[in-house]
Amino acid sequence: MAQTFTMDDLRQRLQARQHKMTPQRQTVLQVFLDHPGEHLSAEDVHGILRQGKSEIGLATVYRSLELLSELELLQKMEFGDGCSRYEVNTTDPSEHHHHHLICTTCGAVTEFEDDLLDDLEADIQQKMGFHVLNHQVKFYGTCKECQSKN
Amino acid sequence: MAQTFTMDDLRQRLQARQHKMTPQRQTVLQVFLDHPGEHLSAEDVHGILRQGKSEIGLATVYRSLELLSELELLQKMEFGDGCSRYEVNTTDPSEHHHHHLICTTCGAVTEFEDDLLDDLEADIQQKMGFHVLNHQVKFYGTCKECQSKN
DNA sequence: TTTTCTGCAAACGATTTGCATACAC
DNA sequence: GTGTATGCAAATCGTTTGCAGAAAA
Repeated sequence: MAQTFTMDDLRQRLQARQHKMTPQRQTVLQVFLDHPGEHLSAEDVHGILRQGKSEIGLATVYRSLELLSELELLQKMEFGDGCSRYEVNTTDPSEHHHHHLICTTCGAVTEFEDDLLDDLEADIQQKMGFHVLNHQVKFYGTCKECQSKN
Repeated sequence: MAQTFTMDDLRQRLQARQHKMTPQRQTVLQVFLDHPGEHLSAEDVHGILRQGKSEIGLATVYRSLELLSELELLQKMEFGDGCSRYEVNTTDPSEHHHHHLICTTCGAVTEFEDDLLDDLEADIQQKMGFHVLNHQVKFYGTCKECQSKN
């Protein structure tokens, strides 16, 4: 089951670092809880919050995204479209290994679950003495839809 | 054996797209041939060329890097340090699968050869109907040296 | 009441672009 | 000659920062 974070997780992690719980930080996290599986940029989040009634400064969005990433509630990633994007850092270990399939024709980003990389990480540990904490895997190619259009 | 590109490959691929062979494009490619295994940014390339006798504008470096990537002589990548980096797109299939190990402590980027991903790509093709053309794999963690320092 | 946070606007750094000139073909 | 490429400087765009006022603890 996809299990995710609560505002209480946020509160606890903020306290542990002597940061304050603020409405802005809560609403930024909430945006991600409301948009599972999406890869939102700072501008995206800002736009979504503005469309709702929440007033928030863009700089605050940037600062919140960075903080939430440090608290490991979000994960930062780059898809090469010129801006950083974020997604909820799921707490479910079975979802740990989801990779991104990026269609170079239409730009769609979909996900793919896999656990093959556990072996690979063990291999890296053994051969290189490198301790893997996290990884990012991106496959570039052509999605089903774009293939059938040609 | 690591086999790489020649200036003749460059000439051919430029002609195929009705682009012109210029000294600037040659020297940019040459920088990468002279620095195998490095991940150079536009500023890096510009600096290296300036240190040699070659005068070249930074904008031209950017334009050349993009063109060389389109010609699949270079590969563009992001390591999250705020700028795009490039490396030679080796022609050797056995080197196709080299992943990047990024130490989050000292920032060192090393490489790791592997062919496990062939299976994974086949799996993606079959289950998702997504045709994989390329991939980028980054492992974040702590390198051997940084581990022993703690 | 003390410290951290927010919002704004200005600063920033990487990358792109417009345009006149120079060069490859 | 013709069309593409270059170099420069200005423009752009995502992101960061300084600072005064606002809010959490």
